[in-house]
Amino acid sequence: MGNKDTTTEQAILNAAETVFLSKGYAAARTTEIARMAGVNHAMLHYYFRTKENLFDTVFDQKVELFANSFAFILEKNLPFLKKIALAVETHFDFLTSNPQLPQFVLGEILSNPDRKNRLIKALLPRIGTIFEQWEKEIKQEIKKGNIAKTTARDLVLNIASLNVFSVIASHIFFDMEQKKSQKEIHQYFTERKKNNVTVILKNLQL
Amino acid sequence: MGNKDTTTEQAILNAAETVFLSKGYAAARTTEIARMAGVNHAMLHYYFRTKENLFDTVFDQKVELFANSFAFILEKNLPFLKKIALAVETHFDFLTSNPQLPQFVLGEILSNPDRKNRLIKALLPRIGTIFEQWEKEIKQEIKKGNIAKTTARDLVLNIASLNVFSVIASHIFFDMEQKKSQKEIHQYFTERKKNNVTVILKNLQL
DNA sequence: CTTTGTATTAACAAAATTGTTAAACAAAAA
DNA sequence: TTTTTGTTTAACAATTTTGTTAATACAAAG
Repeated sequence: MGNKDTTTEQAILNAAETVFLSKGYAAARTTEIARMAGVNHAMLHYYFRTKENLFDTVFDQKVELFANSFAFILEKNLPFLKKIALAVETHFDFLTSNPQLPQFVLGEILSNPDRKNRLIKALLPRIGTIFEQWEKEIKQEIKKGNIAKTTARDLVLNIASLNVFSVIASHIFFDMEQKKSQKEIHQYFTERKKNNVTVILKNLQL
Repeated sequence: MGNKDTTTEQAILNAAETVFLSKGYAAARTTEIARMAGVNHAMLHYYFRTKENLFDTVFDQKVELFANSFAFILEKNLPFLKKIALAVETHFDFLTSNPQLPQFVLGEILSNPDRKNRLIKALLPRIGTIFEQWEKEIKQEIKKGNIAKTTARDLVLNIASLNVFSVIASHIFFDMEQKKSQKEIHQYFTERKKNNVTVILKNLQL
């Protein structure tokens, strides 16, 4: 055979990603995925055996992406507050580029303990590292009298709260697919991004 | 007929609420609901005709509850900042008393445009009123030089972000049903509530 | 005590959904 | 060319899930 524009397996994966991300596992239909991929639905079972298998392939990748977005990088050679501001913005931009991600991941762990554990497993090492790194810097800055008293956990949770909810709320206020609302959406995101940075920085002020 | 401890219809509704809230519409099974209610599963169709009908009964009630939680009440006869602090706390307490609510409501609107519209329809009048009321007071306070420049929308979104995400995150970090983690959960909520109030107030400081 | 309407049950039907298989097919290897 | 290997298809099977119905019980009204 060789390589078509996209291989059958890849076409199925792409379609699966689209369908699972927009409907979630339980509401997704394997036949719809196959139809969208333009292949006989037996192929789906040929390559992935079960719906759950196919889902896990997508889910694990998305969990990885989601968890990784919380591994905020603190740029060296920047004043502390600039670092934080940059981290907030980077995280915000990532989420707006992947607007379905939070609802998808958080929705799937709702009832399924196994998926929840997979998220935790992906999340803990990242957050753990962040907490340790930040905690050190934060304590120094507090001691130097540069910022108000806080903890790495609260700071990370605050950033996550503001950024994640900003994209979730956008789904309520706008029709994300609609071409004509793109301008409004863009403006909303611009304003929210600015707001979130401000809130985080102000909270660190003495 | 007579009235048992709970009528059949009510037993079904109670079970439906439990199952739908924990699994969502698509993953829920009508037979499971019937079993949990302790009735023959034909009764479910007898009283509610379809799964969707039953779901809508639950969903609409929960949407009402969720939407209403954003109709923050500003207590008269309190300084502005005290009002805001109280609103944040009240909202936070409501959410921790209904910890499954946000994920349930937000999860269900993910793919279903009709449900999304029902949420918006419930949300708009509340939020609209709030925006108007708050906007006035906020403008006054800004003019008086009491608070920093902001908008009602940003303020409401910030409160919603911090509070909603606090309960969503609790599902990741803790096993909410587990008896033994109750103490940790309580402490987490106490800390988060305090943090959220602080963040909101600090952001209003000049 | 008969009638009437509602509630309940078990068994069944219909539909939807996932998963399987045997046979056809195509490409590469021998 | 023939064989072999992996891919694809259509048809089918199995299961799950929702929904229906006919028979029955049962209480209240007349």
